[in-house]
Amino acid sequence: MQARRIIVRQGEAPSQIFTLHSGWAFRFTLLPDGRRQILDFLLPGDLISPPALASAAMTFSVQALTDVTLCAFDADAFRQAMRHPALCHHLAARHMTEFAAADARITDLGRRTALERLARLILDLEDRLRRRRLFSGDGIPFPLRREHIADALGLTAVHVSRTVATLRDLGAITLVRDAIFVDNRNVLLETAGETRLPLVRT
Amino acid sequence: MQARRIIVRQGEAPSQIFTLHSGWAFRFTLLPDGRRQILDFLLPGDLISPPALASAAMTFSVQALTDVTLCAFDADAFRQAMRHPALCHHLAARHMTEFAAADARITDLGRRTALERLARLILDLEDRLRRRRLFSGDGIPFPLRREHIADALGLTAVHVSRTVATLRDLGAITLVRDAIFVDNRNVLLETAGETRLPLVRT
DNA sequence: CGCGCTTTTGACCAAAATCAAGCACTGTGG
DNA sequence: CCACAGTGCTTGATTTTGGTCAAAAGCGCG
Repeated sequence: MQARRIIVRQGEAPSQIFTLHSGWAFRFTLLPDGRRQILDFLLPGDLISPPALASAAMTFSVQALTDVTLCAFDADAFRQAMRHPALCHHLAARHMTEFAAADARITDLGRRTALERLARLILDLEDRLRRRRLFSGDGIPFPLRREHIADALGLTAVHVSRTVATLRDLGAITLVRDAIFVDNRNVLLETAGETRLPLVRT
Repeated sequence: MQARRIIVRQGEAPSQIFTLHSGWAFRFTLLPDGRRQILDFLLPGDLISPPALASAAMTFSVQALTDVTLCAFDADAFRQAMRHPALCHHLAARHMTEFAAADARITDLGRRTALERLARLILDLEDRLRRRRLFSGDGIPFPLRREHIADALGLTAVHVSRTVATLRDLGAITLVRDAIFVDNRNVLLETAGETRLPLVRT
């Protein structure tokens, strides 16, 4: 599926649920006046539409960031599977870490500066990619444009541009098109404040 | 239990889980340098510590806002109960609405102005109280200080004071100690933007 | 009445937004 | 191989929103 395609549309109740097999995507909401908030970036292996479980209308949209491939499951079959206590329990447990991640994001947006938010976003993405062995050797994949970063961090693209420049001037990162290099992890961690990352996720 | 008491402490793994029986509380995180983010206000009937289910360390603290009474359940017993597919399923469904609420909060913090955030907080609290029949006749209970509002909305107490003044000058609300009156719901809704509230919660 | 806590107000400051121009890279067609 | 259109990035000037600091005014309660 091509980059920029909308995978899930806010308000609809899709009959399938998806897993992201390859490529990046993001969950977002759109305000009536066009302001966009990116809620989450989705990496290979991530479940795309948890709320589908409730068979309710989606409260967000999902858009492909790069070309992506999906694994589709029938939503009803999935709900059937949830009758297995073990599976259901496992899902509930996973929800806990997702709550923790959401809380971390709320804290970032409410109480941290632009520079801190950016440093934390980079560390978070790097960490998630690393756990899944999704990068190797030189350069971490980074398909985000300035505007995606801005909409995720509650900033404007212009200000993200300046903030990235600051992080570069600190010697922390090198950011080229579609790849990022962590040049000085300590500086990045220090800038992010609170070493302990949002939360361990799978 | 007295107001201001800490009910759950970040980092600990309590052996009980609580339901708030009466009074208000709030979930929050504290950054090393003292900045505080209030994640959520808890009203009578709310479950206080979902993550306890995962038997992991708490990622947030909970503090009583007013005097409160709690219902305590043994965490292990609760986990046993979760073996019932129906219960577990029900819990998972509830998680969905909580995710939606978290997403709404993220959007508020990332993309809305102080005035919008305040209007939405008031509407949200009023709505939740109304559904539970927790206020009647004159005045909605409102035990929050300016600083609680500030820490929930990602602002400072001073600026909340000014923002409340603006909302008062618009004729939308009257805010006295421990009670709030919605004088002009339309103005409040319009200020909040997007009539549809965060999400239907129980 | 007076003390502590909270709120308000004013003057000033800082972080981020906005506006606008120009640059750089990529991909396309001649 | 070059021109150029489109997209995204950077930079500067200026404005806005919200933060900081500090003093004063309210309010609840002993």
